[in-house]
Amino acid sequence: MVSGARTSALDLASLHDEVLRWYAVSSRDLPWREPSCSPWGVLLSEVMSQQTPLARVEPIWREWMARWPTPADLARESPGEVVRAWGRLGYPRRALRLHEAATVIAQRHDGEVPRDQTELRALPGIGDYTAAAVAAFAFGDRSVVVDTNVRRVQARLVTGLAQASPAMTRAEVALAEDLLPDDDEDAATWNVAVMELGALVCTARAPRCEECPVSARCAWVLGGRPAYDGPPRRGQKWHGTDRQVRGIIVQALRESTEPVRREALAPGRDEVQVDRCLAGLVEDGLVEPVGAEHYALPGREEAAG
DNA sequence: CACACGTGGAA
DNA sequence: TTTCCAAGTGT
Repeated sequence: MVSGARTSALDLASLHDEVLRWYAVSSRDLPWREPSCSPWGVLLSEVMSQQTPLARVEPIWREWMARWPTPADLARESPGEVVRAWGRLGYPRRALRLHEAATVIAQRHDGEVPRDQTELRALPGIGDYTAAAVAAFAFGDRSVVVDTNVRRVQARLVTGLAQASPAMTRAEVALAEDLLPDDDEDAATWNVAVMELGALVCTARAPRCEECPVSARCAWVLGGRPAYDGPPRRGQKWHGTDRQVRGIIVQALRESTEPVRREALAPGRDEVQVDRCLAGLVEDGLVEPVGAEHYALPGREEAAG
């Protein structure tokens, strides 16, 4: 229960001590880490940060917190305006789901972000990671937060591999559980500290092992930093894909306050592809047809899924 | 389980 | 220029 076979070779107490000490002096001053930040602010930061570098998140997060300081404020907004304010953070469906989540919070949770992980997990756009992260960072709960940073740190420090496997495994969650400090307060800090270590020191491309507080006990370093030899990651295509065309269309609509003619949405692109993307975007609720050949971001009457 | 889903900065 | 990849989620 306390320390499984996976971590038997580690001195957990001093491992915790060194990482928490490092975090205390090396962590970034992010606005959603301020003690005064509301659970809503934490939730917003987590969703915005999904697959998106924090440097790009911070300015948008500040705008949103000033404009919609509570879930009820966002819920009152039209989904199209929310997608517009999302700007170029990417994956705009996240903005839509945030709007839906805010609506659920306003209607079913009395306007308060739930602190129960199961209830958080039930909100649209909130998966295992985000539910655990909000529970830990907004409410100080003892939860197991496993993101890409944690997976990479664990792969190197404990397993001795250069990278984590492409898909998350049960073993990784179990390992994260084993590594969690017994003290609840330390556990909450540990979660964010390991993430921060992965983001600043134990990075994917060029890890700064000289700056790492635990490199002396890192299985990967001890093993001579062997190269990754697992299955290759599926590289994401971009040029010419539907994803690119969808991005072009939504960007055109974000920049226009009025409905846009279909031909003006993605000039020069294959019409079949544009129609397919448009149908998908309408299906997703990100775009709304206006009349016979115009399109716009969704208004207050939300398009039926 | 594999794949779709945006975007931009760094190597 | 191309490739990698960043606090993942939904199907």
